[in-house]
Amino acid sequence: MVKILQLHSDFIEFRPVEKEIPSAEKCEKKIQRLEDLVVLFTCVEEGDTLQTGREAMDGVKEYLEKVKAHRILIYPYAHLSNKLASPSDALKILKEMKSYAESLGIEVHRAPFGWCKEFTLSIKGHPLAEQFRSITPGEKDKGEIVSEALKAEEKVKSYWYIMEPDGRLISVEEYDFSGHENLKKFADYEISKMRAAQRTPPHVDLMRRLELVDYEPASDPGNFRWYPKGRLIKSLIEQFVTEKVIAYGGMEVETPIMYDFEHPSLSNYLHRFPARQYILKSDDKNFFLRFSACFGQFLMLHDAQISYRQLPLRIYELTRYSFRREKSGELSGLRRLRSFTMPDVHAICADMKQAKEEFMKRFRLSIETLKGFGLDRNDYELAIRFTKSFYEENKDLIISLVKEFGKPALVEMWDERFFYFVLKWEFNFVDNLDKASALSTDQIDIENAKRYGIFYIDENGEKKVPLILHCSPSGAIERDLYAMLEKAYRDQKEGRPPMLPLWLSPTQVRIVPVADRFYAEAEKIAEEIAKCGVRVDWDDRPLTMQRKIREAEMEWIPYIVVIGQREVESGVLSVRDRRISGAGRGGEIRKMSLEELVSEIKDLTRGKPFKPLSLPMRLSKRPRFYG
RNA sequence: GCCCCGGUAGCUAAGCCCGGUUAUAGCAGCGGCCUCGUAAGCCGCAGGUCGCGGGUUCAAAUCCCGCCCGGGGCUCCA
Repeated sequence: MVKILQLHSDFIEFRPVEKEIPSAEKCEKKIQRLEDLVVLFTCVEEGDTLQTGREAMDGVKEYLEKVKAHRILIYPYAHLSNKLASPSDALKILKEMKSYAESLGIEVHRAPFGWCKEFTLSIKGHPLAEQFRSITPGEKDKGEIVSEALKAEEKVKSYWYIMEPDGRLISVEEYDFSGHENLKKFADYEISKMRAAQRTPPHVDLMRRLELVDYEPASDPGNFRWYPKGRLIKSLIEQFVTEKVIAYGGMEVETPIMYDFEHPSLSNYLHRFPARQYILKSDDKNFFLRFSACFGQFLMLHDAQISYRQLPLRIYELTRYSFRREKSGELSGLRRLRSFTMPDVHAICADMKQAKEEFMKRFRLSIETLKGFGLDRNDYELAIRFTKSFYEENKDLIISLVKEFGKPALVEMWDERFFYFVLKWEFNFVDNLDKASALSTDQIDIENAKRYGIFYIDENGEKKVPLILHCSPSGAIERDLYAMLEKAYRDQKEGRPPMLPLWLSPTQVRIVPVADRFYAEAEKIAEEIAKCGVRVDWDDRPLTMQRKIREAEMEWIPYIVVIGQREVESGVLSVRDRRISGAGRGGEIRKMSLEELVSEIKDLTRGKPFKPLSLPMRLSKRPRFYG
């Protein structure tokens, strides 16, 4: 049967390299480029006839009408079959396909037959863009669509389970989710994909209203601008994660954000995914923007001399930025971006035993990191994915992850390995639209050390290929903020005051003078608090006190201190604590000294980084960035 | 990428279906009054390429076509 992998493409470039068979067609060894076309990787098998070829083209014609394309490239591609037709028959049929297609009014190009060729291809993203067809002699094309066949591999089968902390594995269909509603939502999202109501994600309104982050229409979609308050928060999170990873043993490095497309270690890997990078042209070279820190770190480790004594070896970079050219339709606020900041820490491990120990350490590191954002185990769900054979040999590791987590986890088991890793876990946050996204993750990679030529020398002086663990203890920083904002929104909906963790609140204390004759006193108090390393500002605008309190509440400020006659006389502060009297609760006003207030804040933010807010301390001096 | 919804002042929206004076509000901004005790004080002023480009028409925010941006869905996620 004639087999055709048909790919609706933005462009293809190909160049004949050398003849593979004596009967190869004549042609020039020049690069050819075609744009906006359907590429037909075509393979002719034993028993195919000219008629089979024509029938195949009838199917192609139909397809072209559907996707509104009119140009095709017939590209002989022997790799789709193991019972090829003879070269002379195949060539005859391919030529017939061309002339028949031309008679149907299609613009037809044909790549030379019998050559080893190289090509670069950019595939369009729509659901019909990638299809596989086979046309059996004497039978009309039934329009059979075996999508996903791009990989020329059968899609791996996934089996879904829930694993209990005691290690019991229960199939998802039979699992009783009561008491685990969030896990149910997550499992549904992963397995079936449910529809969400059509609305803007709550965190998007919040990120703008709080003047943290915003879209930047002048950039590519999914690239954001950060206002001063947002930049402060992001910077604090970055610093926090970095400190955590360094304490764990990560060596912080920095690597380039762009790489040569043709670099030998990278190219074969990349050519499998040509559509998902940003591509940058400089002179006649093509560069891609990194989508993780893997390249830079692996290239660095390739050149390093590593002894077994130094293992496990941890290397870390906070990527500002990583780039992924996600399809436009799947971008969403801070949840899915095209450029994002992600901590990426790799561990080089001597063997599986060492890898397992390291894996558990990093699992705990990730839990600790998320805790810093006020996210505990009730706020996210664990997913573990592995191959069947890995599970059978390493049940103990998988079970101890779930046990450590202390809640049932979603399990995806593959019958064979398809990716470069054998085991992967993620913490997934489920948002107010019931969408799930991964935060922390770690993987055991058994492939890339070899691909990048990373070795260590063992105790016998022999070169050994290590295992590599890939971990992001927090996931993308932007996504952490997304999770915090979505959680705050949920708090608000359920009657709790929405707020950010104290250490991340841009303003921790707001001083509100009752009238302008108390401005001097307010400023003095603000300056005293600022000296103690607390982010404080004061409201010197000509507004009523009620109005100032309202606005401070809408900014989610944790402590609001009102200064008037009473405070000046007594020296005792009246503190409106958001947790008890804020967010419309109208509760008690706390009476405390300045020292008590400062030391409470210091206690509550212990162990977390501090940075001053870069905005002026007087509100009247601040521009409004949004709204 | 495809399908659906949206884009009107800095922000949030009305007007659009059914074309016709000077495009309408609220908030924010600016000016003034008010000097206030824990979630919105009062008055005034200014503010507009109606997302961009083209077309239809005597006349377009309004109708048609193309594009850009946002949201949702499909699909995908190394």
